[in-house]
Amino acid sequence: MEESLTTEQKIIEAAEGVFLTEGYAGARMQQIADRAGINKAMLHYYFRSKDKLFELVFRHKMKQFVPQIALTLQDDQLSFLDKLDRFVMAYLEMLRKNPSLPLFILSTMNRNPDLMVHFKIEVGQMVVQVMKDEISKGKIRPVDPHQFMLTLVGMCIFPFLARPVFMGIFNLNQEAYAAIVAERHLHVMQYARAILSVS
Amino acid sequence: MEESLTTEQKIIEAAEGVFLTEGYAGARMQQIADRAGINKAMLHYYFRSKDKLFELVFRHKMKQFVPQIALTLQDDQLSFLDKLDRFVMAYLEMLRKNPSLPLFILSTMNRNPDLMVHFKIEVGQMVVQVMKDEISKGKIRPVDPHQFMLTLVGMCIFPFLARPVFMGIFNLNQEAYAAIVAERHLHVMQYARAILSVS
DNA sequence: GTCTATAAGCTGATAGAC
DNA sequence: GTCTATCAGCTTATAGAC
Repeated sequence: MEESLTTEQKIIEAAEGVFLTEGYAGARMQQIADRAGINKAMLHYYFRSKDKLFELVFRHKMKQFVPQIALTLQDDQLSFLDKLDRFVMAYLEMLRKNPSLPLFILSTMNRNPDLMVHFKIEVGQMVVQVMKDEISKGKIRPVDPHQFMLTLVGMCIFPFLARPVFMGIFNLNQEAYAAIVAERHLHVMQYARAILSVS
Repeated sequence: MEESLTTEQKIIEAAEGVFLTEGYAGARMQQIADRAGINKAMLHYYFRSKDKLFELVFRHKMKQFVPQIALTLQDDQLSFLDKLDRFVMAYLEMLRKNPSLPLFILSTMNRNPDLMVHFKIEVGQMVVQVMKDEISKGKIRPVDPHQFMLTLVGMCIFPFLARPVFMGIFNLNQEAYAAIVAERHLHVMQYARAILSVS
């Protein structure tokens, strides 16, 4: 196993780790440098400032957070519920690998909503259109697409936001909470079917 | 209209405003002092340190966040769904008045999970017990209380966490998003009925 | 490219006059 | 109790040797 990462890559990985857990205000350039195994001055040599480095990390993580998988709701011949099933599965799996991603994105966006203008996102309008089409074809029950998506995506994300609070309130240990997250997929789809299925 | 607040009260109000929107790391003692209309030195005269002041604010906000209204799930003769309805209504109303409360609590708890031990919370165990009783009596369908509460509470909280991101993704303006929040209660209860109602 | 040394500014906290 | 002045330490960023 060789050390094949370039200095630039090592910095970005370290910066992601620190910014994700500490946020912009809580992060320290020294901490990032230590984690990358290099000197503090190198950070500025490669990325000029803390702001620039943060922006780079944020853009990357934002792309990861906004589920591009949702684009697959359009094509192929699966039923809408089956497409949702595939989407929820993939999104939950991504979140399990990046448990601190949601809080990082939502915190950053709340403290700086203007950042949103930099992201041209068409996935939202597309999903709304697909749902309206399905409704007009009578394939799913008539529901407000915004409310539905807010709930569906929220059901996936919320367990990763509320982890410490829920562990405290319900007196759960690590394993018990991991089990809840592991079974989350079933409950999300139970919601989707209950709300969308035509009788 | 007289200026009847004591200096201590003015500081606490100012500190709440600043800590809630900026978080601990992002908050500045100078900012709190300005907002309270007093001097920076006064903050330390009254509360010794930033840590102490933050801890005071956090304890207060934590009590607000953990829905003590849930305790009303025990008493009186309303059906479980009617009690839930009352709970969801009250909790959503509180959140509308304190829209930045969820992100503040969840951010703080994620970056310092140990804080949870200071809060003796029995509301979680109580809710689980009440649901188990209702299930065994055949009043509601058998569901995992943890999954159900995670969804129910998440449905209330999530719109306040994801506001800027969702406004961006679905291209919504302030009014449109406010309308979604205003109608949220209906969709939360639609979920509860769909999952719990015995057929 | 990588390092050490250091500048420049900010931040929490204190001292001391009134 | 409230203020001004100031300290000590930290944090980002740069200068300059190698």
